[in-house]
Amino acid sequence: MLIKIDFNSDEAIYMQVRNQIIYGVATSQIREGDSLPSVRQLADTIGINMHTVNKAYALLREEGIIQLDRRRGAVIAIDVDRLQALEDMKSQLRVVLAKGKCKNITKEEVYELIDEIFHEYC
Amino acid sequence: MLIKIDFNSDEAIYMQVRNQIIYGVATSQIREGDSLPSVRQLADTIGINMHTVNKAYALLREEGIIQLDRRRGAVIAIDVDRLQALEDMKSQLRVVLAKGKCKNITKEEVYELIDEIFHEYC
DNA sequence: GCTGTGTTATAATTCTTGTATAACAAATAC
DNA sequence: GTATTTGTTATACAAGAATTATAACACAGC
Repeated sequence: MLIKIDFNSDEAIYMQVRNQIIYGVATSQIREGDSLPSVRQLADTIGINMHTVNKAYALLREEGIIQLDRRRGAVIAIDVDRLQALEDMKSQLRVVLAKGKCKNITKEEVYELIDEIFHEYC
Repeated sequence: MLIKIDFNSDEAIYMQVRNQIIYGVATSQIREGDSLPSVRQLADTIGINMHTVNKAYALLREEGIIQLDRRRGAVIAIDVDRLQALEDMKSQLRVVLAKGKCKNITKEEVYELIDEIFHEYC
């Protein structure tokens, strides 16, 4: 799984790493039980500092996406707290949809976008 | 329209202001043509610096939500660039839904959340 | 013993955020 | 006219976040 960083983005590097790993899991490029590269290895591959990767991994652990183990490194291990996940998603959607509402984007158009994105999860 | 800032939030103040104004437009608490308080006035009301409000307003202008006019101040004026708006929303949704997918949230559950949020737009 | 894990500590640098003053040009109110 | 109110811009400063850089630690595997 390839991770590509846009250094001109206004999004923090560790956030880009985090997002791409989550997207990788969602699209089944990485699966439960798979190992991620070690913090040093991934940092080296991308060309960033170890601590930046460590921050991304720490966030992913906090979000219940991976487990960190001194033996096996970082392993995909989803901790499904549905209520929390739904609540998180709702507050995030509220911001995204509000702007869409301002731009006269209808519920049906949002549905369509959702369908398109879910189609990416093969 | 009341704007409330959580100073303990990890979300930047200018972002909270921006989000609440967008939510206000989405929920018709403010409408096209309405004036927002001046940067100084709003800053004074909230108890923050003028420049922080200015940053929120500048962002809202860049996003095509308001127009800034020396005569009338900040006025709600939606510039509907549908293609841009849909594209923006899609890339934001991609991040939000990916995490949901990791947590086994189904498309139908997302639909339900969308419905609930659109219900807030009376 | 050596290497590779995550983890922690410390420091320096750069960027962002927020505050504080100040001034400017254009429009409005009187 | 004068005074006030707009957004706008410039500058400086402080605080915090993000990133880099070194270094060391504890644990597991070989």
